Amino acid sequence: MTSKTIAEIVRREIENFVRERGIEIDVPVPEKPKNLQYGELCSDVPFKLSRHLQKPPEKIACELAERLQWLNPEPIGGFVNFKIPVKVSAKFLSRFQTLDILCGKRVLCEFLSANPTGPLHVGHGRIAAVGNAIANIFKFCGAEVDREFYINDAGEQIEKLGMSICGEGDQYKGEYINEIREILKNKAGSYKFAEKDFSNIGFMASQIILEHIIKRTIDRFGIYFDSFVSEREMQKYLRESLEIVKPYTYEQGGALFLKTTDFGDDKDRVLIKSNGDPTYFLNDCAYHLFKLKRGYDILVEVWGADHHGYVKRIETFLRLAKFSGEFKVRLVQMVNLIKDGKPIQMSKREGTYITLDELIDEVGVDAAKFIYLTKSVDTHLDFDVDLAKKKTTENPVYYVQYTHARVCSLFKEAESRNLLEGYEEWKKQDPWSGFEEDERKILGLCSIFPDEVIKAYNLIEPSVITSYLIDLASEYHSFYQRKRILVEDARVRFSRLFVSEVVRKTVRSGLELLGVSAPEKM
RNA sequence: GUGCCUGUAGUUCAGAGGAAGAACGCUGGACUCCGGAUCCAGAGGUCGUGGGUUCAAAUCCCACCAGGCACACCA
Repeated sequence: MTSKTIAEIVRREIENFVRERGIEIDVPVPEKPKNLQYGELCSDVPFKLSRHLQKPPEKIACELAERLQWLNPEPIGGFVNFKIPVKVSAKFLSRFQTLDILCGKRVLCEFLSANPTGPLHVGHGRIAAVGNAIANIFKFCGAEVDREFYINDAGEQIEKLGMSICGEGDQYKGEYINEIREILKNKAGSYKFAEKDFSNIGFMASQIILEHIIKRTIDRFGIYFDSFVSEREMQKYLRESLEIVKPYTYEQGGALFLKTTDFGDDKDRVLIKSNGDPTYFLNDCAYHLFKLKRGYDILVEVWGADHHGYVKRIETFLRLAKFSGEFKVRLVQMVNLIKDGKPIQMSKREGTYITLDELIDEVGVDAAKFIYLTKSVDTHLDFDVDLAKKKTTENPVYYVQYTHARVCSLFKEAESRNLLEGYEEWKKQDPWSGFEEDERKILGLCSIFPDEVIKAYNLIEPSVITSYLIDLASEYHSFYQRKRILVEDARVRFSRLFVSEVVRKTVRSGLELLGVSAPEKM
């Protein structure tokens, strides 16, 4: 039932090779070499065995190569490079949809969770794109994934929003504040402005912002959530949360503290303020209790980097609540907008920020997502607005999408010229010979796609997929330029069409993981 | 001051201890052809600095330098 990836199968063979020599070391999964001229997979274990075996790595590499003849190995120094033969890669080419390494696991992926006090800005866009891709990657690995948005619709910020709506404060600025004020004023009878019930007005405003601004942008950005959970509704878990943490709390100055320092935090944290209100932290404990109650095996959190101090606190609560599953937090670094060569100072309160909607207007959904996912999550992202506006066609997303469109168009052309006749039969008969080196190379690269997804999962890093797709697109464009595909000789034609078809499917699967469309025409 | 992230080509960045890479920009080229949104070639590097671990360090550890973020009875 388990279907192993090609790299995992090779790893096991290498492991056997190592064990037979009586050595117990971790055998890493062979990887895609940085430079593709070395092949599609590469192992460096001969280096690691050298000391144990008292032999030069070169010699061990030759022995290992001998053992793995079926993979067309090339020992070079202490490396063994593999140029995967077509016969081998063919067995792995159909696995573009799912893996089973997380089979049976239930995963909750919480991301975005933007405050419902204003429109989404470009920083949110990055978290949305990353969270969405991470959820897709977990799903690809076989997990059952739920995507969740936590609505921070309680607390002081809502009251401040209410004040801004009433024109009493200047916490939140921007055109949308005026628009919401008009909407609420027209809803006669639902409340009275005169009473200055800021918290109620703010809550109503937050609902409008969520429904009519945030959700609309989310839809437009091509992202969906299985559930939206309201902070207010977590009240019902407050008492139970408090029971869980009770043994580790103390009172001081009328407030209730949790001894998070016992769990590695640098100071104790307040659960209940001296005025009796719960803190955001306590509400969040309640929210996480609600997560636990739903029986997930893995909790994935995609948060902005400004929440990093918060990880320890939630970890503490989960430990006290005896959560036995995995808790994975991925912190997404900030986005700096660059305009006229200078960073733009963004402030939600001043209303001086670029919204995600504006960005989408400028560069489009696909380009925006792709740019967000090109950089590693740990890197501060400089998003050059001018560059994105002016030079959209130079964006790498088009480079990758073009591969897909090109193959689609190629097949249309082949069909219209009646050059596909016999292709399906050929695929069933003897398709694994007669491929040339550059065709073999591309098929080999496609066959390790699932291994790249596993790498992206292990690192929780969608940019692994982005880089892979750019590499693959580059190989195919280069191939396309060198070799004419719709040639007279049917056998040659079919093998080249087959390579093209496999590339198309792989690119499509990869783009799907990133949430980017794979157009048939551009 | 403390914690987290970052420092690689002119610029933006990939590089899970092993073989220095891409894109953009620059220079010069490519089929009367299946989509030129493509391809090929060239120039361009003390991997922030200094130590340490290792057969092997851009990668791990320590110190320093620089930038960003966070350090609330805000969320």
